[in-house]
Amino acid sequence: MTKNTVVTRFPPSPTGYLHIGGARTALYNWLFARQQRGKFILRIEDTDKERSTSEATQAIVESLQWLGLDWDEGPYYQSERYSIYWEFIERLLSSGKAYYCHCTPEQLERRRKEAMAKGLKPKYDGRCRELELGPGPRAVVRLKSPQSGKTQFHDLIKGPISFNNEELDDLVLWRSDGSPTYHLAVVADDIAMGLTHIIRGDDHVNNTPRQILIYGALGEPLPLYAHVPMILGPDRTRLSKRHGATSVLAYRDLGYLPQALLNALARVGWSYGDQEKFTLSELIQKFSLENVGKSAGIFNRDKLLDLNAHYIRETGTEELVRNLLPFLETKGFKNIKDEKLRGAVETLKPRSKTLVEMAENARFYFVDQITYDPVAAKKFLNPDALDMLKDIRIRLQEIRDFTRETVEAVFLRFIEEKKVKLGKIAQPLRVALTGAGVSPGIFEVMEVLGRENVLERIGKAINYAAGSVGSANTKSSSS
RNA sequence: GUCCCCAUCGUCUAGCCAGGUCCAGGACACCGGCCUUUCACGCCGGCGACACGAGUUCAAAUCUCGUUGGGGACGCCA
Repeated sequence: MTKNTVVTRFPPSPTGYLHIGGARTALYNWLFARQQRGKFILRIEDTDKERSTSEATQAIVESLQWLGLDWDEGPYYQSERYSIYWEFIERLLSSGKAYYCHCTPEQLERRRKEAMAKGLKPKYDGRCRELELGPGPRAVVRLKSPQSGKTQFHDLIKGPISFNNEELDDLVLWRSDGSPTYHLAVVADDIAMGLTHIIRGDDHVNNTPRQILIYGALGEPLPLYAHVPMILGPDRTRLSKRHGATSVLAYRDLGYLPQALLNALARVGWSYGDQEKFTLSELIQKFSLENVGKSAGIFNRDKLLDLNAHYIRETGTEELVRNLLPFLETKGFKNIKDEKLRGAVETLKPRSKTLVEMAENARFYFVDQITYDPVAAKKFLNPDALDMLKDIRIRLQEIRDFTRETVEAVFLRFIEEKKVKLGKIAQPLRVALTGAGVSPGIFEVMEVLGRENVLERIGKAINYAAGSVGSANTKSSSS
């Protein structure tokens, strides 16, 4: 591998599920690595023992896998790499770029509050900086950072960004409990793993100068930075549980296709002219940091829904059936014949926005007893329709090869003879066969249902219509 | 409070770097219409934005400054 090879990473901290903001960051890193034929690394930043859980790690991994964002290395766990980080601390300590500090958290907290009260920036006052203290039971290691001058960098997305070093304080690198802090671990790993591009949320821009200072103290070359604007909730605040479905897995369970989520996520913050729909390979081909915008965005759920409907229409029937199966199972539909399943999916494809919706709308195909929608039944399964239903049933009975085409032919002849519009017979039949006034095309429905089932359901509808002559009660049989 | 970042339709955005071709284009949503066996798809049309104020210029959505608004960061969290 040459030294020009691009290396990116996604470094979640396993303190919760993967939300769409994190997923987009992962996506951008992944896209960039794939496009540049580089490496994409997954690294779990679990240095916070208190809050890290293996469940969260699992959820994150599962989310990435579902999305199809595969990694070339990892997952690395920072909790297993403390010896590496300590080596970096030793380098810093021996070169005088870091020092031991004996201030307690309580003291620091008090000073922070005092500073805030005075309207000052709440930062460490550097009181142990020149004391040359040694290790101690409650000691931490701090970076001795410059107290004047500027730290600046050129962000690939935001352009030049500069901070006065007075704003920065001597951050803790090593905790009193013997663990590294985020800043140290990130820099150490990014160096050790050969990162070339740091693509992350712009909530990290304030961290960047601190990390640059660590690189400087270590004498290591800097990676390139690209800070992606955040995805905000509809109320324009940081994404959180309050905003409803934000986790990747939630979208999976809601019946979204990974491709739809990926497409939608890619387009928040990034654009390629007026193009809205992208296949995965187009995304890899066309993605660029240059076309990532600077301002925060809100995730547009309506757009995701539209995209999902689009990808459902585009996806091959076989694949769609596979994806739909779990949703059918949760509704209690199992062991359905392949052919019927395929047929059903085929008819539902152009009119389903999610897999959940598709499974729901497929119900009438698979239940033994359909339920009549009261309004539709009252409107169409009435005495007016009775004769037509009887007539058409007889005609359908005579078809040997029961297909969409043969069925349609029967109907065309029927309306011609009776001089009625197709809707006149189609609607009662729709209710008879599906229970509702809304459904896929009635001929395709009949083909999928099959001759026997069709005749049976029409028979029941005839009885129902006949029975409703005197009373308008809409008894419904359960499924 | 201090620092950093951002600012085009309700939302995602194109245009901005290289000022005129923009009384600002696309997408989603919404509203009409067409197609039609219902629904959906599809097609056609409509609604709808350059945050504000100065400056530079023959000319500013585009460049500069300021104001306002929003977000983020200020931890022995990441």
